[in-house]
Parts: sequence; C-alpha cells; structure tokens
Amino acid sequence: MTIRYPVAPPTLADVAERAGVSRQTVSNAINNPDLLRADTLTRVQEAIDELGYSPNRAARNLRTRASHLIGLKFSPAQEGTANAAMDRFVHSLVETAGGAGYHILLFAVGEEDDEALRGYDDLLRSTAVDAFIVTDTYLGNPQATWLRQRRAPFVAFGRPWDDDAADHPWVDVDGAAGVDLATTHLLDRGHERIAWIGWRKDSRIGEDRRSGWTRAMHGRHLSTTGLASRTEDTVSSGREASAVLLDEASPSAFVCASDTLAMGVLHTLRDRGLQPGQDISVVGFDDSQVAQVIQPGLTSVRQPLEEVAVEVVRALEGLLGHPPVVSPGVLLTPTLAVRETG
Amino acid sequence: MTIRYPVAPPTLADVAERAGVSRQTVSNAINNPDLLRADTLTRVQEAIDELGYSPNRAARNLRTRASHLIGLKFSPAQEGTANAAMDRFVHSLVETAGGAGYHILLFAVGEEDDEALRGYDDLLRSTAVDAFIVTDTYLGNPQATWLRQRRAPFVAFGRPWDDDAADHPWVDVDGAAGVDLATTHLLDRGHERIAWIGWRKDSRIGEDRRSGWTRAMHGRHLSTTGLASRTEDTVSSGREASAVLLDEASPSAFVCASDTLAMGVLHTLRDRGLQPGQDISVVGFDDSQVAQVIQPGLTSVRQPLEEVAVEVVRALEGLLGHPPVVSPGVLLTPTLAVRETG
DNA sequence: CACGAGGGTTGGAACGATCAAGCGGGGAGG
DNA sequence: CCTCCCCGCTTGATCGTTCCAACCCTCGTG
Repeated sequence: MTIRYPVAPPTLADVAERAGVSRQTVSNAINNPDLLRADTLTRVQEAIDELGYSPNRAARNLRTRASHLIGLKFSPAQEGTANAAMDRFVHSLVETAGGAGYHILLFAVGEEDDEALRGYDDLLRSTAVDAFIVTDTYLGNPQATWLRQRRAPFVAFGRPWDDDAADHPWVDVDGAAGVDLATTHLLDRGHERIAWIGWRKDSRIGEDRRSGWTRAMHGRHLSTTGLASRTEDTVSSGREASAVLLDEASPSAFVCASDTLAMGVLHTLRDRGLQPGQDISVVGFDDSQVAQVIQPGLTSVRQPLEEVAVEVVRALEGLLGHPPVVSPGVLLTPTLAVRETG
Repeated sequence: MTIRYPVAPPTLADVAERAGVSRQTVSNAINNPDLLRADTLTRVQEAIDELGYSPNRAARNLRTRASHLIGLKFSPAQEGTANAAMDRFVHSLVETAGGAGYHILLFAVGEEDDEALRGYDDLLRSTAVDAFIVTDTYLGNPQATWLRQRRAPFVAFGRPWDDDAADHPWVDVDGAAGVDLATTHLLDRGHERIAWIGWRKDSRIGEDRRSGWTRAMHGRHLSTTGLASRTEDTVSSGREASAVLLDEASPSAFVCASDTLAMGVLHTLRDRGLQPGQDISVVGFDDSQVAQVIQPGLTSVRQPLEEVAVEVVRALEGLLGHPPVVSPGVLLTPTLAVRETG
C-alpha cells in the first residue's frame, strides 16, 4: 500500500511572491499588522488565504527561541481511589492555554527523583517547552526546588507552603475554606459532634483542610477532642478509621479529606445498617465522579479547577512576557456540592 | 523582581570545538554512533556530558521536517457518568510514546465540526505535529474522514466500523468478546435469565457489545427476547430501564454496556431492597474508579488500555518510518474484573 | 530647492541542526 | 604501480522564519 504525503506546505516566500511583496512584509502582516498600509495588508491576507498558509512552527521556534509549549507531567488517577482532579484540570488547562496560544505537552518521568529531574531537564535543555506546570507541590518537592535553582519558568498548582525561598507564581485552592464550608453546612443542619478523617500529619494539604474543620467547630465553641483521625488515603483506611470513631466518639457526621476516605465511611455505615444522610452525615472532598453517581449522592467539596486553569495560564503569560512578570500567589475558594449524604 | 534566565544552552558547535571535531561528527555521535571510531565517540560523549548538551529541538525539527509530537484531542470524562477511560489511556500513551521518542501534544477544539477540523488543520499545516491519535471513531466521524482525505498520518483508537474507504491503522478492544466473557461468567454461576442494558441502536460500539451478550446466550440455547433494553448512557436511564426489565422480564442478572448504566441498575436494586450479587447480579463495562470503590464492588469488563497504547505507538512508528508502513488493524481482548456484584 | 523625518519595504544574516558532497589515507585488487 | 573503494571525518549549503540595518519614497519644513 502506498502513501502519498501531502505536498510541501507553502512558505512565507510563496505568499510573498503571490502578493508581490517581500518576506518581511508578510511576516509583519502576521505579527505586526499595524505596520502595514491597509491595502497591502488585505492583499497579503488574500494570498495567505488562497494558499492556506500557516507559519512553520519549527522555523519560528528556532528564530524566536520559544516553542509555545507548556510541559505538564501527567499523573493518572490512582486505581482504587476516587481521585479524579487531574482529568478535569487538564481539560480546562488545555482549553484555556489554547486560547492564549499555548499547547500542553505531556510527559512521563521515572519514579526516582533523579530520573524525574532528568525528564524536566531534557525538555528544558532541548528548548522543547517554554515553561512547566507543576502540580504536586508537597513540601520539599524536588522538582519545584530544582526548577527554581535552574531559573526555569514554571507555575505551580499548589502553594509552596512554608518554603520561604519560593518566588514562583502559584495558584491553589483554599482547602481550609472548603472544609470550613462543609463543616458549617453540617453545623447549620444541627450537627454538633462532627468527626474529621484526614491524612497523616506530614501532609500539608491534609493539615490545611483539617484546620478548616477545627476553625468551624471552635467558631461554634464545640470541642474537637477525640473526633479526629489521621490515616492513609485509601477506602479501607477510611472504613477502619470511621468504625473506630463511631465506637469511641459517637459522632453524628463525618467530614473527610477526600472522597476516597468518605467512601470508606459509607462502607462502615453500610456494615452497621446506618443510613447515610439520615442517621449519619458524610461529606467528602473533590466532587469526584464517584460522589456524583453513587446512591445516595455524596456531598463533597468541589475545587474550582476551571478557574485554577485560568489563573495558571494568566501567571504563565506573565512569566513568558517581555519583560517577565512574576504574579503573586492566587488562592481560590471551593464550593460545596450538596447531595443526599449531608 | 528581576528574573535571571539561564545562560544560552550549548550548541552542536560548542561541543564540536571542545571535542576537537566538526559539527557533523557530533551530530553523527548522537544520531549514528556506529559511524564513528570508538575513541572519537567517547571523546565527543565526554564533551557532551561536560557541557550538558541536548540538541535544540526547533533546529532539528526544522531540518528534518518532523516534530516528534503526536496530537491528541483531549476529551475529559463527562460529569455525572462513570466513564474514565481517557485518563488511564492517556497515561499509558504518554509513557509508551515517551519510550519511542515521542511526546503527546494536547489540544482542544470547538464543538462545531468545522471548528474541530480547523483545529486539526492548523496543527498540521504549521507542522506542529507529525501525526494524530483519534479516539472517537463513530461511523462517519468527520475528523477521521477529513484526515484521510488530507493524507495526514493518524492512528485510531476504535475501529472504522463499516467504513470501507478506511485504510488507516487502528487499534480497538473487542467489546463483544468482553461482554461474552461477562455473560459466560454469569452463565457459569447458574444464571439463565440475563438481561442486557445498552445504548441506542445507532451506536456501533453499543451494538458490538450487545452482540457479545446474544452470542453467549444463544451459545447456551437461551432466549434473549424481552431481556434487552437500549437507552442513553446516564445513571437515571439505567435505573429506569432496569426497573422496567425487572417488572416485565424478571431477570436474575444484568449485563450493561457501561459502568454508568450499571450504577443505575444498582440504584434500582437499592430502591427495591434487593442485594446486588446475592439476589441479582450486575456487571458493568470499563472498570472505572466507581466500580472499584463502591460497596459491594462492581464486577466490570476491563479494557487493556496499556496494551492499546503500546499498539497505537507501534502503528505510529510504522506510519512515520521510512518507508511508511500502514499496519493492519489490531483487536485486543478485554478481561473481567470480578467483584461482589457478579 | 535642499533637507530631515518617518512610514513602508527590502535584502542579508542568523537561529542550530542535518543533508550532501568531498577529502585524504590506507588497503585490496588488477 | 595504478586504480578503486571504503572509512572516518570535514566543509558548505539548507530548512523557514524573524531580526537588523539600510533603502526608497513622500511629505512637511526651513
């Protein structure tokens, strides 16, 4: 079977010849239209349309030393959990970035830290991407630290936490505010003994979300002692933690650091014949597909990922502008998707 | 705040000078190492390592007329459904493609067909990508048709169905075999009245999956009349369809075209106080996160997306090789993830 | 009328890699 | 001894775009 490849696409010179002007004039027609006289511009435009011309990306990239590509390490949702933020975020990002003239380039890196850094380094040294978006910014994230040392432009989805050396733009969602929202929602419905199931203490994100719970509880002068549990982000951990809490603290509601943990709570309730939403309320975090399709529906904190994408792209445009501008961190507020469990 | 950008990265000429050879020799050291004498090669390698050199992508792309980028239109999981295949597929794809020297470039296109085509066209004309991966290959998909006419290299995840004009490589999962597997599994467990809930008749994928059910049933000389329902791919549709089927055909098990529909069945069972897996068995399709985290776990057909990615990349390498080779279609067999509901 | 200013346009050079051709030296074959 | 070829490497040209400096023409001004 033979393949006939498309004929060589038209170049700037082809357009110039057709329009009866020079290459530079065509280039200006595309990049600085206001430098041309109106009649020349329309003549060039016609030639461009007739030939179906688009500037060759490689040549432009070579000359301008910019690729208009943004690197993103793609991490899929873990199997067996309810985490699905990446998918939604990436989609919003692709759309928003596209509007600003950027494309998203995905790459995978090895598990080891140094392998991961090599992945970033290769893309950077070969000038394949103009900047990166970093999504997992736990404290001491070697990628963020390394990129900063390398003076490579990047925007983080996630705060630098207490890393004072950080001077890069970031966008994050206020987890504490989200959990506060969820807890207050339960308080308003009359709950007083509201338990927390979160992640281990060394997770800054987990501790941040937890602080929203204590803040809301203490705001109503309610005690939180004995009502909290910290564990792994798995369904079975949530199940065990909630069983213990039910036995030892008899809460009337649970707020969880993730939908995965909330699913564990629902399992425990099912084991004990308790009706979620009726006997015990449950709220998760992330508004995953799971929260949306199960019965009864799981009330959950929803991150404004579309807005996050918009802010990330805005910061990126600043970084890559002339002169570059480092925009300050942006903290967005999540909403609460109320369903039957809470 | 001032930003100090990294110094200009080293070029081929820098390496050449340091190693005391010509540019071309360095180029050969990278692309055709066997052309060099061993000692020259090591000398060049040392120079490359010392300078931390990586070839400039733009320059290489310009000269070789190839970008080593593969375009993929990124469609996120729909809210309110359990579909999550894209996420897993993209991850496998990024990893496999990376191993073959390709990166994945994501793009979004407008809703309208002509807008979508313009999205593809722009990337193609500007030589931003070498090829595309097309994932939604319903019959008469304008993108596939257009790409074929344009003689643009692309690989489809999904059969061309009865489009005889198709002569592009494709990889697909044998939905019929998957549903056959699921149905046979239920038959082996003693079920005889097994119902089907699928999509509307104009969905070729849906009809394919359905044929696996009829094949398995007829193989055991069991009737399928009155046991099938075709509807939209939403939880509520699955719920209603299963309620009707329970009333009118009293099946002992359901096989569904998607996990979303299976969730609808579970809702109906819950409404009626029936125990999934005990009273009525349920099997879904896609092995989504939802299937994995709910209680009881949803038995589901799992697509071998990692293998799909491998085959897609293999086909891509053929298409972009010299000379280009159009590999024949590949049909992979799914597996069954058995859990409590079936 | 000469001159300067400035918008519009021009050709040459550069970006950093690969391709194609060429070059000297050494060994095999006539 | 000459020719031919192959090996290992070098040199010049080229991909398509944008940057740079110079150019031409027109117009307003002294």
